Amino acid sequence: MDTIKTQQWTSDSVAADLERAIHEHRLPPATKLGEDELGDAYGISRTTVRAALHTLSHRRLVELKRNRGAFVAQPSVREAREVFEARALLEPRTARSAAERMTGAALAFLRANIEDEHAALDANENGRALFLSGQFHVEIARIADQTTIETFISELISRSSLIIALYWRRRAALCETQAHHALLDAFARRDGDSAEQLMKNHLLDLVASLDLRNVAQPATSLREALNR
Amino acid sequence: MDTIKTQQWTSDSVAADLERAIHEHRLPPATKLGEDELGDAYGISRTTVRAALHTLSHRRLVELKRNRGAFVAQPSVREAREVFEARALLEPRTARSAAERMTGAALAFLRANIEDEHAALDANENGRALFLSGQFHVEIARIADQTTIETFISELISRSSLIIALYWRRRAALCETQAHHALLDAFARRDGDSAEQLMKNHLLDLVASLDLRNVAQPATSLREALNR
DNA sequence: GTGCGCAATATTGTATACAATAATGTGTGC
DNA sequence: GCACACATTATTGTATACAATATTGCGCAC
Repeated sequence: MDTIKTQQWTSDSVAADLERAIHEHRLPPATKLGEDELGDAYGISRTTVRAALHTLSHRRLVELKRNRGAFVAQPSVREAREVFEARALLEPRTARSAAERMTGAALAFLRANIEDEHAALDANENGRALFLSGQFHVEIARIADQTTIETFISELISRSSLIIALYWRRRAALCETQAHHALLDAFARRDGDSAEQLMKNHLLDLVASLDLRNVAQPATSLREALNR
Repeated sequence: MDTIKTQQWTSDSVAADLERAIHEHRLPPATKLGEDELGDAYGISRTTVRAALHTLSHRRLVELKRNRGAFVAQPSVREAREVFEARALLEPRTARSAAERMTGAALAFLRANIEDEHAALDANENGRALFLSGQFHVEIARIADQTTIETFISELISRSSLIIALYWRRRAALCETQAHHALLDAFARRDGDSAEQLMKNHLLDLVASLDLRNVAQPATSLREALNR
């Protein structure tokens, strides 16, 4: 399973590549990320792989278990709630700022993003659609010109993708594109109040679409799953 | 310059040790953090040191320049503003949650923290006082029982310490202990409204105590400093 | 004497070798 | 036949060796 050796992989680019794979659900929660295996796949040494895994563990996308290895993270119900509480603090106000600083180019980018997501859904590329949907949120922070907050939101979005993989309830296609359309309209009107409120509701809808009853919690360990 | 070989250093413990040194202004902005030097100091190999430096760079406390090395970060004026904007979004609401969930033990911890800070100031240990002052903020997030937000705030607090090192205006002793006292009172009353408002004002006071006119921006490079 | 280019040096970037640890398979004793 | 201890194996943790790069010092040409 060799990759095309076109690229000169660095720990950062490997981390980005893995993050996208996780975000798109190509690497589902709990997947073992063996160092040798990844090194072979990318054609690099374990040193670089380890640095990439370290990066992802800081973003809570990968869990490092000492002497056990790296695994795609499995956010707990508790963590899922926390991620959306953090998003609720950061994103609505950031959406307001973005609306107030909106430019034509930024609007066009967001519009294109929504179209891409539709295209991905039509092509049954659900992973890619999910990634694009997340990118919409990150882009808002970029438009708001808040790099620091953007970094936080970017991490939270990626973690949300894991949460969706574990706790998504409605199996129907992601019906949230409506929310993004509504946000786009508010942005076009440079209406900060609406943007903030729409984002707030959008996040509430997202949480509501999850099954966060502790019952459904996936087992971290077999022992736990079997109550032994 | 050997350290006591008492501890078995890991990349995480080294990172934590360095972060505290940075937070306490024992390692000022722009300090070169040579890998060999650190390895000798801690009695470990460059491998572990590199992992620690990587961790700190993710927290934006260290800047890694390719083929140049690691340096204690020098947040720009822009970044300084962003850090406090992020704190303004996260901390007031978190203080409210903490007030609503306050317990006797948590109150005692916060009270002790303020006393420790006073003691440090009396002993002229300004760095330690600054660290304790930051710990007060992080502890609030812990009391609010929001691990994810706590991680963000913890990073922002450490970065704030660098910002204070670069842009602090009032050279008088940190007079902010009053603000922490007032917060403590609100917490004791479990008064979420007051706690949120006090935290909001506290952060505004902090920003106001900084000199964030672009004039005072420290030079990233000599070239820039000399306009050449 | 000044400026440019090259060589020397120091430091980081990457790969690999070895050590430590955990998981697993096997054998022996009861 | 079962349980426990030990050996084996696989994988990660750490150190070191080598390669690549940037900086610095020196010498030569003009």
